[in-house]
Amino acid sequence: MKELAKTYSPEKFEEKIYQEWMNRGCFHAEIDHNKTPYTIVIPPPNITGQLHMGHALDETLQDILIRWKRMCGYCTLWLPGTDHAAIATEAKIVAAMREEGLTKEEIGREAFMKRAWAWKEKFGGRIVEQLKKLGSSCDWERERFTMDEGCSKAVKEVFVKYYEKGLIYRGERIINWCPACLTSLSDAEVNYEEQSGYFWHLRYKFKDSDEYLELATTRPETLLGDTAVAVSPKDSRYAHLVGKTLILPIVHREIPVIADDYVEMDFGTGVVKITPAHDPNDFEVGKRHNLEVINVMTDDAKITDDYPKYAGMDRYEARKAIVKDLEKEGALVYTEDYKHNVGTCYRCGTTVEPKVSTQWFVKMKPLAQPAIDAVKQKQTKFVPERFDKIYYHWLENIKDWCISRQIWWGHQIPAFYCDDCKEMIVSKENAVHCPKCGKLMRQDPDTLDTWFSSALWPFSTLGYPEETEELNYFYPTNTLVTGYDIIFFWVIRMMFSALENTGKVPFDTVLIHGLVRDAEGRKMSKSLGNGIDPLEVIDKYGADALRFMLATGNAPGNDMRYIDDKVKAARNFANKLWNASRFIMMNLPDNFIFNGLPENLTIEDKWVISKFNRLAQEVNTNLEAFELGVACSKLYDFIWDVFCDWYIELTKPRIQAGGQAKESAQAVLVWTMQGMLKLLHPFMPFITEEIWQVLVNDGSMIMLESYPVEDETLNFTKEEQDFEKIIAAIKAVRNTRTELNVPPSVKAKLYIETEETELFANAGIFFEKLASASEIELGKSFSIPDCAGAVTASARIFIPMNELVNKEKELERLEKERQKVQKDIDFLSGKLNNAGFLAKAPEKLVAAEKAKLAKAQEKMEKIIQSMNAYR
RNA sequence: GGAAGCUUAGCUCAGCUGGGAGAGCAUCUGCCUUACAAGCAGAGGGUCACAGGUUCGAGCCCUGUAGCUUCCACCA
Repeated sequence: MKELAKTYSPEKFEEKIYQEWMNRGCFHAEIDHNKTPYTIVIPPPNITGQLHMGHALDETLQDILIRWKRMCGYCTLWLPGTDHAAIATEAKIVAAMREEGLTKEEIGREAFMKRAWAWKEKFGGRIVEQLKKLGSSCDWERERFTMDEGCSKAVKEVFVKYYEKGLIYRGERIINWCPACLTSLSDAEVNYEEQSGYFWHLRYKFKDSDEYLELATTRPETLLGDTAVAVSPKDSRYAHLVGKTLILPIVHREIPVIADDYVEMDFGTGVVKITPAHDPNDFEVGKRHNLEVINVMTDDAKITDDYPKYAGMDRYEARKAIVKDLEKEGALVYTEDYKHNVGTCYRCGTTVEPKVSTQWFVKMKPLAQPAIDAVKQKQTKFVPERFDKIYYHWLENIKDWCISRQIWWGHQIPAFYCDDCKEMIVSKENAVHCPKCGKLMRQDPDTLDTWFSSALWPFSTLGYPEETEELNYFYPTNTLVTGYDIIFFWVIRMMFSALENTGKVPFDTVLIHGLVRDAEGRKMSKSLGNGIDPLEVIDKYGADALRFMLATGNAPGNDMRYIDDKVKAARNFANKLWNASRFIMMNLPDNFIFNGLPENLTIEDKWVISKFNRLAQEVNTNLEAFELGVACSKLYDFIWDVFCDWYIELTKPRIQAGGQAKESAQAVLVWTMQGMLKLLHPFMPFITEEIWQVLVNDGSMIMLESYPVEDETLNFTKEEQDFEKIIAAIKAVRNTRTELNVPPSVKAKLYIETEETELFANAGIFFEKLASASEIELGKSFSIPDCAGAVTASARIFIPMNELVNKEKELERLEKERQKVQKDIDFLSGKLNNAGFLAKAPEKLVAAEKAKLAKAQEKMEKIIQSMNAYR
């Protein structure tokens, strides 16, 4: 017989178990039309490919769900892989760096990728085989991605389709521009942060008089591109000035005063300078009033050559110079300190510059509505539900989505230009000849926003646009697990893309989790250096411990803190399970064969079986409702408290006795252990698999076993309740002994006064083993002087220990207990004397309260008896 | 400006549709009891942020207040 190691050392078997799963094809999902498909969508990592605790959380929750569903007999698919564009990023960067002549170590990033994958393997696995089977173009062995296959095909298909339907257009718009990355950014890629700056109050003179208009700006350098000054049409102060001409300071260009609703008359002086080329709002105003768009900055945010005095200065230098010149001209009234929000690039943190340029856009209005409707109709639901508010709010206020990026990694936009005749076409082909002049066309050098391809993930990975068997069977998928921080980036875009392309929602449930923060509650970030590497945690405590910690003790959608002690507690739990298994196995004979539950179950057997049965029922219910944390803590409590602290101890007498008694105890131990392992397997896959294989030892794998469900024939309510009385009595005795400072080595005879003599008679051995009794004597009435007492509702127990018992103290102790019980009685009888309660509370509850009261009264009687005995 | 979340034991957090306040860690007291000291048996510790309301009954539902956090938008 195989044996478990004496100590729990996850590093010794987690890798091995994972390899075994892989070798035996456990992750492999053959389409089985007799089964219900269950599909989970895996999020792509962020563009930097950085591995962090958030990924660990994602994967843990996904893996728990998919293992559970698999054990419930579903045909499961963990939708493979990592975002193609992101992978392409890494691959291309590595390739480029190689060309630069860097060594492997210098690249680092490649090492990182390897490491990331190693972690994934260790952590619990993706469906690598599945990837290949589905014809995915990710080849993990080479860690390279071929842009012309797989996802790229779907991307081109969708792009062309959108273009032909008018959902994609190319146009001149004002977009967010990062002067450092030299690329456009979508609105979601801009972070706003508060910066302190200045509010410069300026005066613009009228052309025909010495009068002037006063206005304020935070960006005086954009004044070079001003083409108007605007006031509110409702503003009587300025009504007579609308249409007049101003002279722009420094530049001395003539600009008109216009009226536009955009201006709020109560803010500042109610006058706004309009710079259509450098402010999104001004751009809109400019469009309404046919204003000229004058761009004053280059792509890297320097002043253009059109303004020789400032040409080549960057925006901040130019700002200083211009303020100085304004002052000289007398156009600067005064300067004020000002705090305002500035948009920054989410990638590099550089202040974003609004810029007018030609970009590709997705027209969002027609796409947004079906996505809103789908959630309103509950075709897709958020868990927790409140996150649908974020979803609606975003979609209802959506602007067109800028999808072109001026970066060289990612999917190149399938648009082609003819340099000769200026023809432009959109095509799925790679090389295109101009339909007009026949010349080879030049492909748009821009690439697509990585989220454009990610948005197609749930179906492009299944072979879309081909109508593959996989697509038909696994799509729509079931569950997406992700953090609330990427609802905008990804969830929403998958929703509208799926509805547009397939007519179906991409998944029926979105399970949203919170962020993992550091012990102080701060976001884990590179700049703070407070990130915790999941790999290091796994090395220290094991993957199971980390998984259990991530799944337990927090509610869906709430942030959690990473605290080392929590992982330690999870590791201790694993250790407990390990040792309990060792206890069971070390007592089993070499030739032990488990043949199900024995027929001659004892009361404590029925007690534990009945409790286990309820546990199975509850865990399933919790998992159905995505209450993973609740399921976790129930498993923890059962395994540690019910099974280890009580049931194992209860079986020891039988195991020592040997023979038939031993055999039946062993059978129940093994049965319960197997059930617990199965229930726990989704949460702690490695340890449960390791123990299973040693315990069952028939070549089976727990991963492929079926999940326990409630079995009504195993509900032993009567025995369960009866045995609780024994437990209560044992606890009461222990309690009394501890209060009297009696060490466990001092045994004492117990006189148990009870009506239920048979029940207690059979439990005598438990009092000896678990309550330090030397022997017990049962009776319906005892009168023993100088005794310590322990009282429960069903029994009065005398512990004669003359030398240790102090009458006064014992009376004091009993008095304390009497008061406690009296409080109970008061509370319960108060409730039961309340007419309103009797009339309106559910019958079941009233009956339960009555039973509690009766029990309390019985106990009270016994306490009084004991107290009288001392007086 | 709009929205969401949080406030429960010393710390970190659970508490499912309202029915006598829970866990882990920490603290204190005993125990090396033949699976486990990464353990066992006990104990102490809470006006569930505050103020109202609904209800027979509120940590939970409603209204308001305060503090903290986050997201969205952004007025030059």
